[in-house]
Amino acid sequence: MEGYDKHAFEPFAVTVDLAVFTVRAGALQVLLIERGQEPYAGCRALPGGFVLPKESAGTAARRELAEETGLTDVSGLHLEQLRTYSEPDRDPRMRVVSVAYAALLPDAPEPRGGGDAASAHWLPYDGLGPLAFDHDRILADARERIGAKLEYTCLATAFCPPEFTLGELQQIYETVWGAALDRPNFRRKVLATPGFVEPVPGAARLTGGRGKPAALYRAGGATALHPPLLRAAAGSAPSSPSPSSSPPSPPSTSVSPSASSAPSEGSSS
Amino acid sequence: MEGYDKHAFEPFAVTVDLAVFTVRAGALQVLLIERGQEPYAGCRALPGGFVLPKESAGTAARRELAEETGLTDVSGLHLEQLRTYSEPDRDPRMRVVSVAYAALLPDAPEPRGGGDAASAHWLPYDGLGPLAFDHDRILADARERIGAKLEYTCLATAFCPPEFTLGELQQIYETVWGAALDRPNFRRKVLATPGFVEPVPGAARLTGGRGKPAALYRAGGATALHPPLLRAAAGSAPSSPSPSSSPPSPPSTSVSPSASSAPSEGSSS
DNA sequence: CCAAAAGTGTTACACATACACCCATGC
DNA sequence: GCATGGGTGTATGTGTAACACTTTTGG
Repeated sequence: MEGYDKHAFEPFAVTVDLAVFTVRAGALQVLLIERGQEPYAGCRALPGGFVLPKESAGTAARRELAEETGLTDVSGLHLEQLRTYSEPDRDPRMRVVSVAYAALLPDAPEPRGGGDAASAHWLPYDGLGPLAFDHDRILADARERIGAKLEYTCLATAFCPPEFTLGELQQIYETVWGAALDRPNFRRKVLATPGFVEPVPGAARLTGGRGKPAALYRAGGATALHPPLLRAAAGSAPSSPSPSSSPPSPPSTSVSPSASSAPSEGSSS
Repeated sequence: MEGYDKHAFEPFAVTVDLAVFTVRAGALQVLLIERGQEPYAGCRALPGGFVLPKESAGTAARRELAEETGLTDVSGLHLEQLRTYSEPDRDPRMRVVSVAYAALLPDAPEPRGGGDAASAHWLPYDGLGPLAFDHDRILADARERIGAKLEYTCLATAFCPPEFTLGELQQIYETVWGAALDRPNFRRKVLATPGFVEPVPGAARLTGGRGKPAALYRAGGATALHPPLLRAAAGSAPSSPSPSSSPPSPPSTSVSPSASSAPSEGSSS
């Protein structure tokens, strides 16, 4: 922090990259753009862009998200700083330091690929081809963080619309974790955590066309989940298999579901 | 990521700031420097400095740490990216984006305030006055992260020398959390977690001058802690009060010990 | 009536808590 | 012997896992 000199360093460009997730059609999906220019022309990439001179990275992330998805009301949006990627050669043209954000959206309006992006689409996380730059790693880091945070925070409600049923909330967990959960136990756990959800008094909704109408809930004020809601090791196959269309996707091949802790750039040497 | 133009943006300076912790004399201590120049001359600040054109932020953090502490061998050093601070006015002179790192050191060699720092010292975390820039917030964020990570990772061994006793490991937890733990239960929990610690076959050490010599352990290969080692709510006062000098410090007044999850800049709007 | 989905209850087991007790060492 | 700290054992409670069962809707 000493020895300031505006010419003592080469200029760095600072950008934000966004890993935006939603749960849709029983699958975890990601918002991706298709690049129109070199390098990586035709490749898919995370949405993002430059941080403007007068805004913080968080403000830039919200602005870019609005520009590229057409979201004007960011109510019910969870946006969280993930990590900063600063390898000197991560962009072949110049020195770009990128602050990555992870965002969660409740439902998924099809994006109108505005702003800089040529086109923007929701794509299933599983089975994605390689992305431009180091965006594979950013996306994998974001997915791992989201999965881990479901365990010990009330974050799952950020994937849900303002009013939701406990079955819908459970499907969020099952989709992100790729494992089925026991419904009675899940229900008890959620209701026993003060502030996780609060009931909407008289409301009910039919979810699958058949069956008993489910009570509706809103997200509560709590953020932490003590004690945590732990996912089992792997590979259990309990009772109810699927919500609507596709079955809960098995653990991704590109991301380890186990909770490794330290980011790799800044790990113990 | 589209529309690159090296003149389309003002230059940003990119720096790293380091929150370096150690446990010493029964207290959590932080490495701080004293600023010699304006602004904030005479104020304490976190060590740090510019990211050089050819290095990543992680490399810069390790270099700055070595320069300002005189540490040449970074064996047993845990260095972890914390978060990036990018408010436009966080430095009054120019636009500086800072990538913050948290580091944990086993023992505490008194730093030889080299590099840019006028002087560098270890200071107890509790009772610190205000720091320069937004370093108060960075330090508070780092402390909260470290405390939370002790719960669900094997990070505590990063505070210990290569060989340590279980009593010493327990004192790390008690010092960082400001709460006493039950010794038999702590022991069982640590030993029951595969890869947390591994015994050093024949070794033993006397810790307090008196008492039975304690067996020595090394850090194991595990990083995650499943299920986690949860700290109680607050304010319990069990059996053994203190290690050597000062009693286990109560929860800091400037940092909430509860596990709030989302960083504030990038939270849900 | 049957299928499907929500909701309730119950039992068994794992784990953590709390505390009593024994071992080894220095004074 | 006694204080101090390491190490072992054991009862009790809390919370999860697993699964049986009831309720309410549509076909």
